[in-house]
Amino acid sequence: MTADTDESGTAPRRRDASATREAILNSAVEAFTRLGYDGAGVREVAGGAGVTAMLVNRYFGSKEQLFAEAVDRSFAPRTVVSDDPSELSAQTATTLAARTAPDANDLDPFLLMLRSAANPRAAEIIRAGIEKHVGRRLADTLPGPHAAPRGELLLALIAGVWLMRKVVATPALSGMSQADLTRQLQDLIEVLVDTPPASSGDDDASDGIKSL
Amino acid sequence: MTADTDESGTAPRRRDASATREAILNSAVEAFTRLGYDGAGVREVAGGAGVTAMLVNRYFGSKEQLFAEAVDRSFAPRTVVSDDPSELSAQTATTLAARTAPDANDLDPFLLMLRSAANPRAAEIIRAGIEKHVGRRLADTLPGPHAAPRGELLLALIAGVWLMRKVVATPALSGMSQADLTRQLQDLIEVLVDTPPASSGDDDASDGIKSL
DNA sequence: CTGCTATGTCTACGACTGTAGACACGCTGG
DNA sequence: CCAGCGTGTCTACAGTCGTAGACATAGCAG
Repeated sequence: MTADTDESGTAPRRRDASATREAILNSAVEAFTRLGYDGAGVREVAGGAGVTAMLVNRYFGSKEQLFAEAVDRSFAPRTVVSDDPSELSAQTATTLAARTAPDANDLDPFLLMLRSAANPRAAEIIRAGIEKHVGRRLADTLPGPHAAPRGELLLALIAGVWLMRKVVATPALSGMSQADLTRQLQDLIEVLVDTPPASSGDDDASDGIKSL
Repeated sequence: MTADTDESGTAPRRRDASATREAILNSAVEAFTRLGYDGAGVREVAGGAGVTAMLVNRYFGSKEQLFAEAVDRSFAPRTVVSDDPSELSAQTATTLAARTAPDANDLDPFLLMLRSAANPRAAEIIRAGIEKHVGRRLADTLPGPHAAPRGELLLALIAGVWLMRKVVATPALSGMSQADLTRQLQDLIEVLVDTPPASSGDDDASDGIKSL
């Protein structure tokens, strides 16, 4: 009851380097996802981890390097889409509709991307993170030719839904019933998953590049 | 060849209030589209118009009000999608693929939105602009029920393509041939335009969670 | 117990931001 | 001609940003 300075509950930060580093990184993911790269200051990240701003730079070198590790952390563990092509459209549609629901507020890598991509340096880091974690796996999962661009088109659709539902918060899409949204999304994603009857099998006279 | 201070070509800014205001607004659209709301400073906008920063605030009150007018200007004249439902998918797909080509660099409202939406105040202004200019018209153009959410889903798809192709610049999608992209997009948009076999289609005016 | 080193904090700096008030100047009405 | 007013600029001020160097302290080795 006195001015006992130690905080009740958890640990008063028992000088553990790896634990502190972990706390900073978790706080960074949360702050960058919520505020974006430009909007989240190092003092904000540090405060979320219960340390001072300088310690952040001491552990991560700079804000940019911290962001790179946060992007890696945010994208790595997530299975953005199912690995099973047969259930990919249903699973992706359901998950996306659920996670973008008005009440849910997860820490999603798409949110981190959308709110940070305005900064060119951050955009480059994000692009590298996508290529490293989801790009290749998604291209391997999608059947048929042109898997890589089709996979990125799927990412574009997902990102757009996140943007309109949770960032810009357009009313009709935000208020869309989860079941209706799931159905619509599944119809859309199936177009991307099922190899379309692309007349591009014959080489048209487009700009030469057969695009692998 | 003398030190004639007046810039060649255009006018040496002949103290015309409306023309100056117009120059500031044009510079603001350009700067906000290129750098985003947080990234573009009033000094940058002012410099682009050949005036000082204070004049910007004199004409527009604050950076936020300037941004609101820039959003209005950026969204107003554009016909985001065709008004003709029968040609909507083809026209939208072609236009989107062309304007997001690697070499083209237009001032597109979607770019302005993507790079500014991280800021919550800017996001709200953008949402209002979308509702005012494109939302209603798009809902009127799309046939069938649930036109408003389907229209915003189309906007989400368009925004996602802009994001991945031009902001994050994912390589496979950025390098996708224009013809292939147009085809893929048209297939996708047609799913949104053609009234899907929505099993929940009977009831109207159900904002509630009625379905399922 | 004593001292050393890793761990964390404090103070501060230079740059940049949006914005306010005072000042200067060009154009137009007499 | 010249006075006035609208148009544009200058200086400045709080505030925040990322970051650097000096300082303090906790926890373990001896």
